[in-house]
Formats: sequence, C-alpha cells, structure tokens
Amino acid sequence: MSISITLPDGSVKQYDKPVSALAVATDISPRLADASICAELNGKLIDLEHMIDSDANLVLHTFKSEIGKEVYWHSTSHLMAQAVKQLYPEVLVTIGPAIEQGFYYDFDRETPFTDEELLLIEKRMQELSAMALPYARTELSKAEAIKMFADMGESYKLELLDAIPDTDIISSYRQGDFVDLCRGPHLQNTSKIKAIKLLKTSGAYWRGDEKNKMLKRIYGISFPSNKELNEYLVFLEEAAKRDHRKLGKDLDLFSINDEVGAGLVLWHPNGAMIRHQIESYWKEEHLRRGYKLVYTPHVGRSNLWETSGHLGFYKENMYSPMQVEDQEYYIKPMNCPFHIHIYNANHHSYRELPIRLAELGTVYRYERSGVLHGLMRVRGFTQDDAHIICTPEQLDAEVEKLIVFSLDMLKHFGFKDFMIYLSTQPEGSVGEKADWDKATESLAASLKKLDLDYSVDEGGGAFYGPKIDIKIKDAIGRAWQCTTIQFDFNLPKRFNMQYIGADNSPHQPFMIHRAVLGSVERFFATLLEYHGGNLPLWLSPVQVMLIPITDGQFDYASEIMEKMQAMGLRCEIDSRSEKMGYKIREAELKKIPFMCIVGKNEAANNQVTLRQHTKGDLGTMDFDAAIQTITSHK
RNA sequence: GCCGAUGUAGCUCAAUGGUAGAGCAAUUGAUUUGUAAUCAAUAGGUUGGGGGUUCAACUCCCUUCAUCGGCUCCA
Repeated sequence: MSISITLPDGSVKQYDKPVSALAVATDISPRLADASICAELNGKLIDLEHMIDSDANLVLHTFKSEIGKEVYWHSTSHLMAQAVKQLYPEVLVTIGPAIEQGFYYDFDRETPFTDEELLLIEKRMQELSAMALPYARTELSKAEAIKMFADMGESYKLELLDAIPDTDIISSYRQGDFVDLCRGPHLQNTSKIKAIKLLKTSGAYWRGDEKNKMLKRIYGISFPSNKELNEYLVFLEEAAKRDHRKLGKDLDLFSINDEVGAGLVLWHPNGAMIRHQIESYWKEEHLRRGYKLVYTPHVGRSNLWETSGHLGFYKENMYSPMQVEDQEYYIKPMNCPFHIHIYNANHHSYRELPIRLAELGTVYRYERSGVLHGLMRVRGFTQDDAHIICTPEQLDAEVEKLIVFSLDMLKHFGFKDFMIYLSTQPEGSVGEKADWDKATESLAASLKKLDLDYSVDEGGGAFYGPKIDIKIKDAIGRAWQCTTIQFDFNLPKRFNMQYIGADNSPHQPFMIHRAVLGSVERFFATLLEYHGGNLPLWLSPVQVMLIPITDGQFDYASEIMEKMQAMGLRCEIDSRSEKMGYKIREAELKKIPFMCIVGKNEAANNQVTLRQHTKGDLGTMDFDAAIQTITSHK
C-alpha cells in the first residue's frame, strides 16, 4: 500500500499506511505540527487527527491563514459555551460561529450577562484550556442526534437538526462534559487556546429574525499567545483614536445636537470646508464626464410618491406628510422621481441618450433609533446621486464607465482596498426575468472585463433591479457601503419614460441609479477614519498655520499670509501671546499640514521656516521655495 | 424598534444619600518667547429632561430623550 500526499509547494510525501494530517505535519517539522490548527484534504476541511487513507492534496492551516483563524475562534466559542454551561446550567445553547475578528455564542437566558460574569466565564475558560480537553468528533445518524440533544433539553439544537435532511450523517464534538452539534473541524484540544478575551455582550434575535426571541450574545476573541492578544487590544485602542466621531469633535468638524434632533448633522466651518472641497471636486469630475447638474426640491406632493411607488414600498422610511392647502407633501427620501420629471419635461430622441443627471441631493429617511451611528448612519444626508438614462444598446458601455469612474474617484481620495458585491434578483421583484438577466450579465461582464474581484450576493438586489455595491472599511474593520450602481426596472415604467427611437416610435429607456460616494456624510466619515484625520493638503480646512515667534513679526506674517491667500492657499495666523512651542503643538494637534514659522531672522531675510505636520522642521527657505514645497503635496 | 451600558463645566474625567470638584480650553493681566503645553487671577453647573422616594438625591426608583456596543434594517 502506498499513499502519496501532495503539499501546496508541490512536494510529495509517501506513506505505506493511513496517516493523520497531524503526522504529516510532524514529518515536515514539529513546530508546524504544534502550530497547525486544522487541514484541508482535497479542498475539504478536516481535523488534524483525521486519517488519510488514499492519495490526496493536503494543506495545513495555522493561525496565519483565514481558515486557521476561523477554526481556532470557532473552537474557542465551544470552549466558552462549555464554561457558560458549567457556570449556568439552566442556560440553553444556540449557535456560536467564528466571525471576522473573533467569535460569539448566543445563549438563551433570562438575565443578561454582566461584565463580572464575563470575567468569571473567562476564568473558567482558562481553567478548561489548562485541562487540555480533546475536541472529540463523533458521527451519528439524525435520529441519534435528536435523541441526544432531546435528552439534554437543548431545544435550539433540535430546531437546527430539523432543517437537516433525515439521511444526513451528523457530527458532534465533545470536549469534557460539553457536547455540541457541529460540522467541525476543531482544534486538537482546548490547551491550544492560550489567550482569551471576552469583549462585549449584546442581544441578538434567534436566527436573525426580529420576530423571534432575543437571545443573549457574548463576543470574544482568542489568540495562540498573549502577545498577539495584547497587540489586538492595542489595535482596538488605536482604532478608537481614528473614530470619526472623536476626530469630528477634536478637529471641530461637525456635531450632532440633542435639541436639533438625532441623526441630523451640523457642519462646522472646518467640516464644511472639507465638504466643500469634496463637492467641488465631485462636480468638476461629473461635468468632465458628460453629466448634467440639476437641483430639485426637498419635498414633493403625495401624488409623486404614489406614482413612484415609494408610498407603497418605502413608507416606513418616510416621515409623516405635511398639509399644504389641502394637499399632502412628503419630504424626499430619494431624488429619483424629481430627476425623472426633469427627463420627462421634454421629448427625447435616441440621439440624445445617454442622459446623465447628477445632483448632490439631500434626502431624509426615518432610521430606527438604535441604528444611528455618527455620520455613518444618519436621518438627513446628501447623496451624490445621478440617474443615467440610456438605450439598451448603451447599457454595457455605461456600466463600465460607471465602475471606472467610481474606482477612479475613490482612489483620488486615497482609498486602495474595496470590497465589490454584485447583487442579483430577489424574491418578489418587479420587471421581466429577461431584463434582469441582461442587466445582471451586463454588470458581471463589466466587472470581469475590468478584472475586478467581486462577491455575488445571491438574491440581494433591490426589488427593482440588480446592483453593484462597493464597500470601504472603517477604523475597526466594519464595512460601509459607499458606491452603489443600481438598475431600475420599476420607475421608467411607472413614470412612462420614453425616447423616440430610430424607427420613429417611442421606446422605454433603461435607467441606472447610482451614487459614487454613497452619501457625503458617510463618505466624509470613512475618509476621516482612513486618513486618521491627517487629510491630504487639498482637503485640509486650514493648509498653513503662520506662527510669528513674537509680536514683532506679526506684520511680516500678515504679509506672507496675504501672499499665500492670493495663491489660493488656506492659511491663518496664530497671533496669540504664546511661546512658539505651544503654537506648534496646537497646530500639530489640529493636524494642519504645514506650519510657517517666522521670527526675527526670517523677517530680516525675507524668508520663512517651514514645518510639516508629523514630519517636523523642514528648514528655513525663501518664500518661493516654501510655496513650492507646500504645493508639491496634493 | 429590540438587548445591554452610559449621560456631571466647551473637552477629558472625579465626587456611593449629607456644602458638586480637578486638568485642559475660555476671559483678564503679566510675559515677547526659536520647533509638541510660560505664569497668575477670574469666570464657568437646575449633574440630559420630567416625575417620585427621603429631613436630605449626581447618587435610589419610574419615565422620557440622547449617546455607545450589538441585533434587525440600510447610503
């Protein structure tokens, strides 16, 4: 008997009898064996103890791989469930998966877990880890599994089993006195889990449905060493410093005020200047690419929203109507109906298409109180909206242009990592299947042509059309949707949009609804977090702070400031009676890109001393040289 | 909306039922300074709002609003 095991580097190991993945790892190096978490046998995940009895490709996973982390955290969630069951036997277990950063487990328990209890659970987990309990896999029939979990009184597990076909083989994992329904794989034993931190608790609906009972969730994370855990905790602290809500306060960019209302943003002068720069750039780019700018009202008659269908499908996100001379008006949650009426105000020939109407349109949506989040999720926000109205033949080219445009613009702001999603037809959608297929293919084809990685969100489209979304991550790795490119099979029909074709008869155009930044508020927040508040020169509200060393240089500093302002630089003078070090410190804390220090020497020689934010002193130089240095930064 | 936590001066935070306080910021004065905090004085509060318990409430209870972390939903 001969078994050949091929490893990812192409090397082959020969065995004359069945061998475990762990043994193969040991043959490569004992250190690898120690670090290994699980393995992938011909693409299927297995436990390290799994015996390999025929030729196979084998990949060993350590904590370095995503899969390794996932299994590690999943095993930790089992460990946590064991600790919880030991401490609180009355609690029922439900599910406990690994997530992007750590794991959670949902429990059914009347009282919430307190911080003190979290510490107790953590301590028990450490004790259980020290016992090095093996994670033992058992395979059983569904009937056996039902009996086992019924005997244990774990009703949620029975509910999960219900969804599994009767003939399937079920696996369970047992460590010590705890057994859980689980596909696996798992770590060899609990001692592999070295550093544990339970982070927070929350409520979570059973199976994610708000009609179901709310369970008590515990989130945690674990690492193979304390060093890694500490690094992670430091990362969280660093991320908190980049939080746009903190930066917004520290840099005096915006505020949200109780008395004004939740989810309504006040843009302070500094924030407004940044926003102005974003919007100016946005408008220029749109004009360069054949868009027409439009402006539309903030409210519209109820008839409009009836025609558009919003009162049917979007009402719970709309504010109550206001009465004006016996007519009902609604504040707008979207800009589309207005743009369509601009299109419909005239007849259009196929020769005019595509028509691209763009607007920074402020909309208001009712968001449930628990979901508001700084600038990321608000109740009044400005979409960088546009509607592209085109013929079916123009579709592919327009979609491709849009994706290129979106990525170009996001890159201009410094973003590099995007997550792209293609969402397809959901249940209960409007429009013809053939149209959906064509539009979805068009989206997919463009993404492929541009060689972009994307995930498919099956059935995740809007009810009116498929879409492409681009998401960007915030400081702690939460993804927020920015760009969205959505087809609309609904509104062109509802508003009877038409163009006259080459055949001299009316046709219904295709419409794409899109936002590149998503909303100015959310984009601003993401931008701020991405740069940690250290915005590039072109976006900084104050670009240069002039720092006279004594009152004697105030006039000279004013002269410099006027010259800079004439060149379009945004600068201010710190004329307070403070020491230079103090003024520098303040300018650094305000993250102003450049400081221009002028003392006796500079004034006498018509020079300035430049200092760059976070970089320090750049030396004394002539005015022109300083300008050149400053403007060489974008 | 649901689960949990939190709400004290502009900001960051003290004060566990017994006279609301500190640092920074602000104002005023002094200081005229060479690369991340000069010194002093002054002012700043219905302790988120409302109600209750108590001789007495920042502190305990109820309610409401907001914020934070999740769930659900979404740009």
